[in-house]
Amino acid sequence: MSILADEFYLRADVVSISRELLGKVLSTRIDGVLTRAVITETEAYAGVTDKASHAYGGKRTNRTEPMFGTGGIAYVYLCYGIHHLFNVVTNVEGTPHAVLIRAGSPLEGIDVMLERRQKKAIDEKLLGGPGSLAKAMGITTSLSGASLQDDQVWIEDHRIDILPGNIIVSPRVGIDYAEEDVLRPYRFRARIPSVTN
DNA sequence: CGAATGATATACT
DNA sequence: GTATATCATTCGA
Repeated sequence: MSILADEFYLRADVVSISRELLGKVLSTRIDGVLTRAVITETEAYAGVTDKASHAYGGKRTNRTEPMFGTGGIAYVYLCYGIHHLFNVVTNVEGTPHAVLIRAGSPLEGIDVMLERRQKKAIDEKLLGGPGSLAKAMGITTSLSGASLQDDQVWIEDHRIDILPGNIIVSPRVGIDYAEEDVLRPYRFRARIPSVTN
């Protein structure tokens, strides 16, 4: 088991990073409480050339500022006034690429996740969407800009192998405003969320 | 299927 | 400074 280093995030190909994050373990420590989940779904957002990205055309605002920072930090924002969405910033400073973590499979701190989600039992909805995942793991906008080498949120490699045949590639969802970029095959799902310790 | 719900961007005064 | 439209969604009917 090892923590993904800055070099992992600093690479240029956000689509490859997005695919490689499948099977990695997202960990958070919020108020001293540890939770872990295996990442099973991601989406790539390719910066200034991608109409689905908040940073399309180099639009730089207070909210999107972390995306323009160096690879290896978090970008969290509030969507629909209700949901916190967690992204990993990639590429070098000034190139606003990011990977949205869309779904996971619970690994550690499950009782805490259930409590945060007000649920009694694990089901596919516990971490089954970007808003749900962030809520279960205690992620809020206050983590936006935080380093993934810090002790609040980080990603580990548990050597969980996702075979290429078990990766489903498809267009992204919820971005109908993105015109021709709607169809970019930037969504990656692991068919079998292997959760064996 | 449709309401919920609030920060944020943008366009005004 | 104030107004208004817009969301990288979820949940319950």
